[in-house]
Amino acid sequence: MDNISIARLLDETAALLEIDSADPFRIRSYRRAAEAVEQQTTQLATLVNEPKQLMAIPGIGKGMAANIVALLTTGTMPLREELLLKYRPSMLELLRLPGMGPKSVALVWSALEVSDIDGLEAAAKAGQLAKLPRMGEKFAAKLLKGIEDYRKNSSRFRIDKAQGFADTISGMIREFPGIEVITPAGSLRRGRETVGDLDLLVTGPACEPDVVAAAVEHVAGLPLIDKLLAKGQNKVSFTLRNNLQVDVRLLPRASYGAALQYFTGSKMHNVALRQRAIKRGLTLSEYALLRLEDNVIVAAASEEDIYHALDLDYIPPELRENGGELEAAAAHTLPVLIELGDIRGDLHMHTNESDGRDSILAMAEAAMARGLKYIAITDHSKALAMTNGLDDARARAHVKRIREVDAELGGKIRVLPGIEVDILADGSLDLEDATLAEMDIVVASVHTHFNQTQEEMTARVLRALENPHVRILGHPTGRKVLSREAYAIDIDAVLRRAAELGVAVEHNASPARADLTDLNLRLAKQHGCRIVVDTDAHATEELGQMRYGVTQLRRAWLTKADVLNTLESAEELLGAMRPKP
DNA sequence: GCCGTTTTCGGCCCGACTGTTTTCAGTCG
Repeated sequence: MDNISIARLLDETAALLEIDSADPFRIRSYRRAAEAVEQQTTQLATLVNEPKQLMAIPGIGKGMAANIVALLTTGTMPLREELLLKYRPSMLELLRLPGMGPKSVALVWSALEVSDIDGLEAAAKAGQLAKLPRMGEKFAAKLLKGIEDYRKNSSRFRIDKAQGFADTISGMIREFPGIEVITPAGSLRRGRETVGDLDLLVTGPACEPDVVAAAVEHVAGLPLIDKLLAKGQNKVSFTLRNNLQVDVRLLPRASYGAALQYFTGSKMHNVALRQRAIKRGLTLSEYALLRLEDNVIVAAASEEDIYHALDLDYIPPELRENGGELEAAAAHTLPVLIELGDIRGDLHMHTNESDGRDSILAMAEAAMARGLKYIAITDHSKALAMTNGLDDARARAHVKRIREVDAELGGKIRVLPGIEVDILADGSLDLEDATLAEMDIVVASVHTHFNQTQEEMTARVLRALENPHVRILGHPTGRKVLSREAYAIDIDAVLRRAAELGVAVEHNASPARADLTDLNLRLAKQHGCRIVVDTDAHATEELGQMRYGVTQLRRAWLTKADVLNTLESAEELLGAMRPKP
């Protein structure tokens, strides 16, 4: 059983405990343990005989370690089995409906024996819900709408899409006079790969308490609103036609930092931060950090003030997952995270010679405009016929043209000849070694899965790594971000071998194609892998996706020194890569 | 169920909004 599955079972147990009205703090322990397990880079399955190491994980004590061992050895645990005798697994899905919390789920179960969505829908339509305490006509109507939406679309949005909506909505809000700053908070600011809903924080003179009502009305009247969900004194919630929920909060400037900190989260980071505040005789809310004894404001206007007042270094949003960042900030050992401006080159892109849209020169000029000092042109090889992939002869001719463009540019930017070569089912490559020898950058990628098992896929990649011409392993897992598909490859084994051989591992910056998670990246660093981040651009504007890739590197706690394509020049880079045979 | 510069017991984060209410519980973030 992998860590994700363990975390899910612990989280489900927490939900069942909630329905069972268990001790809230016990519930929180299960939630916290689930989060901690999900963040581990080592598979807990390897620690089944090392309970001490399990208990070294913050949030996991004696009882939880026993639960995890039970899950790993039997596939379930006593408490979970006990709860499943009383309740139904389908009730967990009810919790995902808006307005349905654990108390309501328990109520419809005890009063109406309703345990799933179909049953709940029937009960609401039959008017049975309205008879229950604290549930009226309005609640039932809202619930039916919620069920409809849930069935239609219950997915999250990719970060680049969410960013686009944030930009559009921000532009419309900014039209109101007296609005100065709009910041997306929440998981978008933390740089998660996907975003569940959008939190926009707004401030400026129009957001001061005595005048804010007019600005609230402006937001509530935005033309792109599909359904208005809530409108309060300084908050407006609505959904767009695509069902993306947007929460807009208008805040006075004096408390903007506290609000930004609060709404950026994550939830677990905030809980830990507040506990720290209380230990210091302070209390932290979305309005301010206050001294408990006399309610004097200690910090509120900026996030930096708040962290410093809690004896912490400033913590970048990408690290705020309660994954050790508070301890590091207290000890002044937070890493100096890599930034977009540190990236000097992009080593994976396509041109119109295969399935790209633009020419070698156009890609080079666009890269130059973005301040890059070197790029590699890596078009597809012949096995990918649908991409017009190159055979040996075309690949050699392409190298010549790339070198000509490189010479034409006179050193303003270096353009390195390369290829994205396909790893065939048996692990061999689909071009001759003599062709690969002419390339500076050989990216080897798996593009088709056939019907191979994980063992076969892993063996295939491991064999490809042994080819001495391979310098970069391209999108190693083939993972799809939104569907969170299981890995087809034993990523731990692959990263280990790549590190031994000096093959760099690619993190694909494109949100659509990203295949290493932040956890994979942490694992790569642990194993001592050389890491490159590149865009896999198929058109000039896709070079801009580098920012999303860098965000993922930051979430993995990586620094400039951890990433190969921060090296200043093409010569330095090639010198740091696996030597050519 | 976890945790400890208040350490083996007694704590454990904060506030707004909604719908159903006549003062509040439940949900959400």
